[in-house]
Amino acid sequence: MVRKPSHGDTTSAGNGGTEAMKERKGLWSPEEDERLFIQITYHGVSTWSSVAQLARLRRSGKSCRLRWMNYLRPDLKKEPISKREEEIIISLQQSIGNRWSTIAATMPGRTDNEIKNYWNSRIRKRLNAAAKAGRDDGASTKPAPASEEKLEVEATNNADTEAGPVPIPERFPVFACQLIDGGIAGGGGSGENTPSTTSSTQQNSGEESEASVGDSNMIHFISFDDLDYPADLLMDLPGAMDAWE
DNA sequence: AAGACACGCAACCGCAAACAA
DNA sequence: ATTGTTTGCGGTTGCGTGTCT
Repeated sequence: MVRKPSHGDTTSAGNGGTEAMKERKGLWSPEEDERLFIQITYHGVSTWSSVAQLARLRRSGKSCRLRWMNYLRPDLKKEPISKREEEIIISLQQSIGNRWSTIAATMPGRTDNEIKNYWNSRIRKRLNAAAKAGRDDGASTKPAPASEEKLEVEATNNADTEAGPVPIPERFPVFACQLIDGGIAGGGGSGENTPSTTSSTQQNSGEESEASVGDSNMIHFISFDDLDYPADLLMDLPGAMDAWE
């Protein structure tokens, strides 16, 4: 479901010319994720463009911000949007419109992008179909109110709500999965550090990340969101909390 | 088995607001 | 007050994957 990294440029392997200084676009490689994650985790964010520079990423600050906000932030929820959350989205969208960031702010762990995608790909379609059906019945042309929609939502979305116990969530940085999966702690991801448990996350095509976070604290930090690590564990990691300002 | 189509998601783009110099 | 920079937001696109025919 997730695209393989096309790694928009052909310069990544360090052919040090001016091309190498060009800004990268396209999907993020695990190595870039790692750099960004470590940079923000240990040093926080002054400005996003400085983050990009300090992490030696050939990305715009804007791109770094987006990647962090939508994917790398450890406080993101990894499970699918629940029925309850969907009801909230529908109800808020009807009352305030497409203000996705506002809607996201009411739903901890969800991003505006995620909600927007969810709306565009699923809910809107269903509402339109419902509205059309309503018109065909000679009913009002307005979209069905949230309360009515709930019934349909319930009927169509039950499968989404029961996310089984997934050891490593689908949406989780590959390098983090590698660490958790026994990669770094046992001497780094050398050899075949199979990202098998991350099947649908970004597979790096050949340029395997080194996962060279030489600090086992990182393992705890990266995984705290899913494994219910106590928050005070983070306090043991100097500078770790700077990122959350 | 193969091609067409639909779906879901990551990321880009353009714009506007906020802020700094 | 003006100009330049950064950040945040919403709309949109591109593309990998799953499903259907």
